[in-house]
Amino acid sequence: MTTSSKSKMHQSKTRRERVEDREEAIIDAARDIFNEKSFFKATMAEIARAAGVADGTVYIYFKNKEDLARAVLAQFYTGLTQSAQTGVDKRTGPKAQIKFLARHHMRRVRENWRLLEMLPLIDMTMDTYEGSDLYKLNRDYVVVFDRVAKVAAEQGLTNPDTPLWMLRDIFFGAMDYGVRTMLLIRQNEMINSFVDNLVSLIFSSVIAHQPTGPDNVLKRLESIADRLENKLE
Amino acid sequence: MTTSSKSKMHQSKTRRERVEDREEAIIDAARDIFNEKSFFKATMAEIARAAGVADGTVYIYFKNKEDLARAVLAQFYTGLTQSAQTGVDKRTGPKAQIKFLARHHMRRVRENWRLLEMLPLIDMTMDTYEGSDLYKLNRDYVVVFDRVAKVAAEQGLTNPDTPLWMLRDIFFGAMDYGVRTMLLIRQNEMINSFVDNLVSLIFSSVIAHQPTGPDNVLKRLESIADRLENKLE
DNA sequence: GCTTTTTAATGAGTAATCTTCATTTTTTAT
DNA sequence: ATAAAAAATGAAGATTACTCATTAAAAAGC
Repeated sequence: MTTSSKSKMHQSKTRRERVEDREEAIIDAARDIFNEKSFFKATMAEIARAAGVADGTVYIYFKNKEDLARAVLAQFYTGLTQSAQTGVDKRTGPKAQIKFLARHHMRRVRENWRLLEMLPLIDMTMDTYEGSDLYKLNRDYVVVFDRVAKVAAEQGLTNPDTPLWMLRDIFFGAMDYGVRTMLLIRQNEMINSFVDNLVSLIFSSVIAHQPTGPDNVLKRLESIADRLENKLE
Repeated sequence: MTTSSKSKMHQSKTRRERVEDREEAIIDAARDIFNEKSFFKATMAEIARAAGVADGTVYIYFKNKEDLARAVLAQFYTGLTQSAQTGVDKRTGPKAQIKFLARHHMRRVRENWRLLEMLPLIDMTMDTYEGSDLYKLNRDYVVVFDRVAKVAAEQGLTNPDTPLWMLRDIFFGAMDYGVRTMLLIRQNEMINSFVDNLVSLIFSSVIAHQPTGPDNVLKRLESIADRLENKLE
């Protein structure tokens, strides 16, 4: 017999479930309000109200405002990593996969830039960042890129002199700035063009570094044909 | 006869000068404390104490905390633009100039990343950013890069398909992320290597655009494949 | 030089907001 | 049904940005 099935059957949820529901309700409310008003303009009282709990209740679930923001970002990164990996798995070839990752990233950042802005505020103590939960989640996310980039490097598609971490910083740094610029100049649908340019930049070095005999031209042609066939099926 | 030379000669400064000295003292104190503790951990009382004035005095010079932070960033950007332009003028050739700009930028960002972190907090209302003083100062700074990049483009050193603003975002975005990574992994002296890689990436596309040889056939095929892929997705 | 007027500085007080904690309510166990 | 444990509450405490009546200093007028 379970702990709760005896007393009140109409309460289908266990205590644990109820507590987790409430925690999630608070995180969801916080996410919405943080994303709407930014970390410091959002008040705890407002978040509590939106979650349908008293002010003090939030502090049973989260140590303080920063801790709540960390939970929001953790939720965000978990979802981000998941959808990134799913999308990568649906595609073949490093270039198509990187392009997907780029578009996916830019779209998500564009919709949630106020959340992501919180990251440096709450975690960039630099002394404790490594080893923190958020650092690990961030690592999990960029690893999706890392794996694809590694394949690309092995196939000689990128400059072999550039370390992976630099390529990663160029990739994500460029995109985050690109999104900000697009928001500023109100040109939201330049993402595809931006991605094409960025990816072609990262991959363009292949031509400079690849052996260029006619055999190689043929090999590349074959792989291009393969890619197109994959798309057409 | 000037307004103040009559009464007390031992006071060598005019009223205007004294006021400006005090304003600068407050900005300097604020800069140090913001850079040490971040915008929200720094308190106005602390800044006032460091500047040697009473709490209320700060508010005679600056409307509020955000306004003070804006003044700090304005001071920072003014100096940054100046040293960037000076360095560019001392060098010849777009590549050497861009490399200087990159190293200069990364070093400055590394020393002042907590200040720069304030930018999105205080100015990213997105509605008022354009037209703000800080926006103009930021523009002045990136224009130093823009001018050099334009020359590089005219000389056929960069990919002519990439708009200038995208190149700019790739350039600065990559560097800001690179600095953060270097601070995290405590490898501070990778700046030169990072810059070399970034600049060679930006300039590498030149090889792809020289209109001779089998390279060009490949490049052409790649771009056709890219276009088809975009259509298909 | 003395008085008046203008400008600058002060710091105690106000308001907003994060956080705590004694009390109450709800749930579980006996 | 009662006791014990867990969860929730909201008023009070603590911090801090910001205001404003008061004081001090400087400049102008005569």
